[in-house]
Amino acid sequence: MREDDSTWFSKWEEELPSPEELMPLSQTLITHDLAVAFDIRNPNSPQQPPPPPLLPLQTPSSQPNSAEFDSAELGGGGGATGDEPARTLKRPRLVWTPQLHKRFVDAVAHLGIKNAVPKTIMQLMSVDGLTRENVASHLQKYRLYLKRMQGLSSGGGGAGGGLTGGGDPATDHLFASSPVPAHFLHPGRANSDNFLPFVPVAALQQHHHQMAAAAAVGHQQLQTQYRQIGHFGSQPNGQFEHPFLSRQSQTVHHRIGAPVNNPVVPSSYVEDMESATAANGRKVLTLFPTGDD
DNA sequence: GCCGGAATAT
DNA sequence: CATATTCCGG
Repeated sequence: MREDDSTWFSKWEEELPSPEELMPLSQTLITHDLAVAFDIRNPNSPQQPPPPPLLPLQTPSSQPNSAEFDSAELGGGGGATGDEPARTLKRPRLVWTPQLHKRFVDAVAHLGIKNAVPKTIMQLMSVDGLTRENVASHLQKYRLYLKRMQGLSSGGGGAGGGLTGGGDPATDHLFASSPVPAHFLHPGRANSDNFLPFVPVAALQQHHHQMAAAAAVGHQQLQTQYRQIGHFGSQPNGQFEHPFLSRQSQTVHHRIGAPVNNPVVPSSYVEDMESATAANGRKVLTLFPTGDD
């Protein structure tokens, strides 16, 4: 399904720089839809809408090479401009991208199973727009995954390796892409590395969040864009994000018919993860809020 | 009432 | 199948 035609980006380019949409990143990150829904797209309205639901998640591209972008469904050529009232505001489905998941895992890892509860995780992740529900749901699945793995690979410890021991089918998908800390698999077991010295959960402040998140993630290759998979039908209106940061792409697409290299990504997410667990290089526990991946 | 966790729904 | 939403204890 990643077979994007080349049409999309043509269109994309055209619709891309929407002045109005681009600008209002002044302070409140409000999604286009939200704004529309609130009918507050008129510069005349001095009124500042409450910043409740915003969903600027960080969904970096898989690789620096492959340029992919959000599939923002415009008005379908019809009314790009808002029209869909859709009073019923709904957040777009959260797309647990490998990166996001990694943050999740990191958070859980550094929290310890005990403290790894949705709220805490959510806070630690510092991903704005992330809700407790999101995390809870994901956590649920994650636990399931862990459980599964425990039973299957006992000593194998699919953790470190990218490919989990037992040769897990696609079942792991996303999960397999993140290094699972061993301690997870067996709570009361080998404690080769059960160190959780700090976990200053006390830092549960919710003060500098979006900024922190942005900063943390925005360190590396932050491509603030998330794409909503073409699931038309479900969502009355396409939800886009707004470029709350410079969305500069590499502009590497030379698909003018020069298939030099660049094997089109098979599809889906790439399972690229560099294991820093090098031979002699001792892997430093990845700090939690690192946008490293 | 809030929160966490599983169950259920989309 | 992946998330979301609902339901049920604490």
